[in-house]
Amino acid sequence: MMDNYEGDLSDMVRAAAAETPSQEGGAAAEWQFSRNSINYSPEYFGYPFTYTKDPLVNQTPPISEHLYNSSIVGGGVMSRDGVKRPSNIFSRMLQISPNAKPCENQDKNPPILVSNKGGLISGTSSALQISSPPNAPTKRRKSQAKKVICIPAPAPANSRATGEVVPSDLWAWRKYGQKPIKGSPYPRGYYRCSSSKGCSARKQVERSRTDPNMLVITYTSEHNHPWPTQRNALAGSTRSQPAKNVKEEADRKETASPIQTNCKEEADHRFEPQFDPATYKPTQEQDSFFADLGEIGDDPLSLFGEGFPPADHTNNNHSDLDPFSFYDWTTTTAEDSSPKS
DNA sequence: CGGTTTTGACCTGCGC
DNA sequence: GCGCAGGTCAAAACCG
Repeated sequence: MMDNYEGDLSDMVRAAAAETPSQEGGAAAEWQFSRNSINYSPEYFGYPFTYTKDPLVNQTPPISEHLYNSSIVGGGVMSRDGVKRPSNIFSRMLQISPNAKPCENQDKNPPILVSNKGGLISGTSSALQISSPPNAPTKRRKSQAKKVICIPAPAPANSRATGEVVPSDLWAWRKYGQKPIKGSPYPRGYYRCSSSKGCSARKQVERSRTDPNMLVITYTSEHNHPWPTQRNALAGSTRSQPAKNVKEEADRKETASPIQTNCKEEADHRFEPQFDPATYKPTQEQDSFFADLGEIGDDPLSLFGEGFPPADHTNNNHSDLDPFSFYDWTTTTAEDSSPKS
């Protein structure tokens, strides 16, 4: 799994590190997707890795294709069986490739979706990749089920003082550690699920070294509970940086690179016009997408569609399950969870 | 008060 | 066995 391509990841990130100056302590400029652009349906959230879906990975509300520049083109996701899945945000971004090198050379080569048998599945351009671990023994650490995804990240300008950006999703994640990774200018954040006590689900978030605009998120273990109707991440979620960092943040804002600034502006600009909250509704197509996935079986894609959590999410209003929490790359994963009243 | 983030220390797996 | 690096723990500080 990750261990098997860890070297690839490392290499890739190192390469990026070489071509992109360290953003440690990244700029503090705020950057967010619009929170009100997409209607939301809980069914589109889930964890590819377990019966409980992970909103980060599976959510399918349509993000503007333009948001991710030209890396996203039309077309659905092809499963191993060659069936083209309905198009949606993640069907366009998604890439599941057990043997793939996440986030690698996306700008150079058409992303290739590789089945867990090594066969090429699709050349669909992708902004998000999910790597399902092969069964081969690992070289490092305990053999543990992990799933690595690469998702578009906001520009470093959106990062915290630490240079970290954290995609928010419907799970409540509590950060329990952060480590600088050798060879990478970007620290890796360690999160565990705080939605439920005893949940062993964890994720690691780090920037891709090859493309600072991509986040490499590694999911480990599984949620043992339905995805929360309301994330309990509240109190500390909006805390500001320690006083010692305030000045640093201010400095970063002043020195934010043009790229960072542009990314923010572009993203905001591109995203909103595409999704009028007043008009967007999840489509049948999207429903069928997951229906299809559920039939895939051992296909990696099936991970998205297997068994829906028993949670009574049908009664959730959108304030509890903010669809934009996923797109919200603000300073915490939890901050959006608090019901807006 | 209950939740979070931060961060240094500690633990552990892996390569040599 | 040792050292390195990644992963986790836990105390302190902070927030609503």
